[in-house]
Amino acid sequence: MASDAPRKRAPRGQGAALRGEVLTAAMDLLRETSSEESVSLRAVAARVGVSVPSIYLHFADKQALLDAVCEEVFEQLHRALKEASADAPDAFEALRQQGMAYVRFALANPEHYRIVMMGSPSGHDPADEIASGAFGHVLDSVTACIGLGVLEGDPVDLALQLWAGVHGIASLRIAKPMFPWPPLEDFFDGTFCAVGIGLAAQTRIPVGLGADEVTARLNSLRA
Amino acid sequence: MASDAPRKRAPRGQGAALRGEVLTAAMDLLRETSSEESVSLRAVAARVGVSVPSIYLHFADKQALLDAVCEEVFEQLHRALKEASADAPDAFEALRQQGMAYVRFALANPEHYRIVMMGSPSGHDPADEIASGAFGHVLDSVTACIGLGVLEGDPVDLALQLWAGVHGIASLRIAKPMFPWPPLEDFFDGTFCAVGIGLAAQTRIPVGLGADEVTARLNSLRA
DNA sequence: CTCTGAAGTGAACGATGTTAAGTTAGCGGT
DNA sequence: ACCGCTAACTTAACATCGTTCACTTCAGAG
Repeated sequence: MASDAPRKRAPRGQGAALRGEVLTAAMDLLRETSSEESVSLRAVAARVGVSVPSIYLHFADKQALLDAVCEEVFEQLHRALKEASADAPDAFEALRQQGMAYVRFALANPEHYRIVMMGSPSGHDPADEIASGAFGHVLDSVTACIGLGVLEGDPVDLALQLWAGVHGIASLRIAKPMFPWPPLEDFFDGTFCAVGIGLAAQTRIPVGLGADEVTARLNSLRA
Repeated sequence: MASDAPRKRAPRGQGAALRGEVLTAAMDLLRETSSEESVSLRAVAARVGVSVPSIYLHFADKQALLDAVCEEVFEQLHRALKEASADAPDAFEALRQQGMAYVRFALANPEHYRIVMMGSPSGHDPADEIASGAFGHVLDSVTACIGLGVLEGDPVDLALQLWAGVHGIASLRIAKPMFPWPPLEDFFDGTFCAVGIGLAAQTRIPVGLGADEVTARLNSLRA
């Protein structure tokens, strides 16, 4: 599959065409191998049929290329989250559907998700912008839920908690796939409802309560 | 800081002494730089005052060295989780203290946590064993909670949900530290109580309920 | 003192990201 | 038709990395 096509030079004004070819080659490579480190500049260059330094004509370094790849792919998440909240009958359902779309996307694009959301925080600003975008969706839906009266409290805090929840599901399943995970949708819905209910309850179990009291309080919630 | 001490050769039976020196050098380097990639074999060897291939006398490859480092550090997590559940007055409190100890450990050792819990799942068995150990603690405490009557259901499922929850908090704060995170302990306790309450409630919000019905159900839970 | 085997080295290989300097060729101008 | 400019690309090299192989050194039993 290592194409030996030498690729014709682009015409005069079309130098930017190479950028697209490099980008799609890198995207394909990352999708095929699902491994960041096997997306080497040499592998990308070979697939495009071009020499390695040509990549530097359009991307500052390897990180910039990977960022561009992830940005492209996360565009799908952006769309999925928008659709999910658009199609939902109410704000709570919107939140649920967004959460589901989020974990589905993460598990469908595990290596992309890993690069953007589970990588070292050192510099690497574009990843943070992508993350901010995703967080923004959650924040909007949480705000809508507060407006609807189904949630109460600081929207940013609530959104961070929900985001941490869905991210926990997604990232742990990506990193530890051999654990006995239940089917994704059911597992997500269970956690989502639990967190939703728990956040709506707007109360905490104080420390130092006796075991009996804790049990009694929690039992009183049972359906 | 690149030690130029040539290090004396170990006496006859003490070849294994080098293993320890390499291990602590790697641990120090990882802690100091908080960056996996700057722990190169050459840097480790230089710090010990030994040549690079000597490392291979005691570690199969770089991954094995990093695994050993993480295993060593995660021993602290093991102890912290054991203490947390030992000191707690009841099973629910044990679970809470374990969760708190877990996120505290993760944020105190971010790069170690990243390597073990947020890395690519490819091979790398030792990381999975470490993860299994941590999961085992959660599972034990969940089982105790079920025995105490404060939780109900499949212990493995419940433990996975709780684990995903604490991992979500820890890993997202590690990967995206510039988000407006509230103070750790308070944030954790909020999420923990929410999840605890939600799981104890043992019910789900069905899809297709109207917004009013959802609001009414959740409102009925408020303190 | 010798000689053996444990303890450690030197030099090299192939792969990687990155840079500097050079080459090729599309295309408007004459 | 042919210049010549410059956009588009290449060749060659560098530094660094993990890893391997053949080689050396030296502590200490005999």
